[in-house]
Amino acid sequence: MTHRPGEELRQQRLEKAHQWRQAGVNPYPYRYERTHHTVELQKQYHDLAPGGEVATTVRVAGRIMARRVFGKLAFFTLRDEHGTIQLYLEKQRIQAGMGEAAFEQLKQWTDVGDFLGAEGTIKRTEKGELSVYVQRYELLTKSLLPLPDKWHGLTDVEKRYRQRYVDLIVNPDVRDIFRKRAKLVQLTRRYLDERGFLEMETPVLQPQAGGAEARPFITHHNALDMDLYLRIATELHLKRLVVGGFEKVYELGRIFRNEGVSTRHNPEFTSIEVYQAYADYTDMMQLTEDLITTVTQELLGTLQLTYQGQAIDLTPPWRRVTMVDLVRDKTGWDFYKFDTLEQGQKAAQQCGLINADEHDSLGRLLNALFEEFCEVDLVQPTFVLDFPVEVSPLAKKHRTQPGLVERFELFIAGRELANSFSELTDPIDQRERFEQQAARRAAGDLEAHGVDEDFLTALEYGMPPTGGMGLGIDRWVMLVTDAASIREVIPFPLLKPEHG
RNA sequence: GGGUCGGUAGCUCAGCGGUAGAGCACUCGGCUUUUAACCGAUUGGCCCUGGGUUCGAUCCCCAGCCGACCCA
Repeated sequence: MTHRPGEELRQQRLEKAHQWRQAGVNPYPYRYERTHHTVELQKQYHDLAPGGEVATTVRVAGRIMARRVFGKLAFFTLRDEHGTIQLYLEKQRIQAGMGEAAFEQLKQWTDVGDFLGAEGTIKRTEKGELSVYVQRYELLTKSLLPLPDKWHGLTDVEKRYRQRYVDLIVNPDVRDIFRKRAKLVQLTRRYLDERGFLEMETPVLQPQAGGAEARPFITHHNALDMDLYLRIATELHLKRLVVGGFEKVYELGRIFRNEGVSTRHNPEFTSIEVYQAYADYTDMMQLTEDLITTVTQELLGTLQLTYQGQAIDLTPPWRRVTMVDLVRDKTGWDFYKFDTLEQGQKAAQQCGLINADEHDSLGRLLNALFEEFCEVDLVQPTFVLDFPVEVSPLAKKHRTQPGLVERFELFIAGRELANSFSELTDPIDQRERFEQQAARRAAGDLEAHGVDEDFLTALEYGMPPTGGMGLGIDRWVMLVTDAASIREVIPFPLLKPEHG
């Protein structure tokens, strides 16, 4: 009956659980009253000298991470969420506290991986290890499966993601990443809350997905018998709230995009979008810079980062440069210089842009040249300003530059981290933009917007001038944790099922 | 989607056309100052899946599955 690999090891532990039961001990009890976390004890008795003892009784609980067992003495390393402490388990003392069988049961029927509660006094051993000198213990959970090698740990990336719980048990760095992630999200919320922004929750399930250029996931509502889309952005609903009179709103939440997986893309990821009435994209630049530097400083205590071996300095103010200037300086291709699309295509081709003739406007050419040649250079934080109108259907036209919109993207470490506009508030202009998108969609562009009539209606009631900004939380976490892959900062990244 | 690399014991990894290997873990014995405890003895395998080539395939070939990285 052992088709499962490792079944023998599991059976041994099942047998031990059985033995506990036979001895009248429930191997899965209900609670344990502890008096201290291990870090508290480590801190409190930091100065206790080797050999020193303190008579105070303490109770700790955690997972057994190592066992060093002798004939009449054992040392366990017990770990709770933030630290470890050694259990000093002496036969004589445990027998005195619990009875004749207790020490042998502990030796025979516990394993690395089990949860244990222990009560005892404090003692620093001769070798200098702070320990709980145990009088009584309680098995809190019998673990049935063996943990990975205590020295090499779990390194197989596939197993780490598939069984993240094991990864977390064994690899402390992984726990740190998710602590930092939680803290970053918390600090971000606090930053915005303190400045009067209201956190909103808009629909995930939508009859029509909009607010970004991306393919949505489709799902189905049975009772209503209708297809619904998972949101690809929170933008259009947050703007409806601005129409409704909320002047500062944000939403921090999950977004779903039906696209490939890579070190920078997971089909579901977390974004934050912020909207502020009576503001434009220059205000949003200020906000973005201040938000990121404030939170990062609080999180890491510094603005000097190392990301994948490159030094990154987040000290403000950050560089601001237009897309037109970047492309001209890098490639010589000057957006303002061309009279016809053909001229632009030919010049772009000469700059080395492949398939230049597939881009059907000077604006899209500009964007393509930027993405192809300029993004990778933007290691230090850089606001890239003023995007072509063709690739920015939700942004207000630039107040002075024809063909462009008031939009920026923030780049750090060669990657887009944030995206922001002076939001388009003119309903007639917005309708035209949607219709241009719809035409592209009809021509086969699956990432193009449809026309969102209800959003247009909202704009017709009137939306104040508004600045909006969206920021990729996962990429920000990658940056502050020096993670090479987005999967490292997502607890349970999407993987295909193991067998077909 | 294309390319490269990988999948062997619970974990980390060797191996090679001819009975499947190590370290750690596990099990058993010994041990009251260990912290990768130690000493001794064992146990543990659909070598990712399916086809082929071959007297014989974990190994070579083909196809697939899953993953990593790079590219689009």
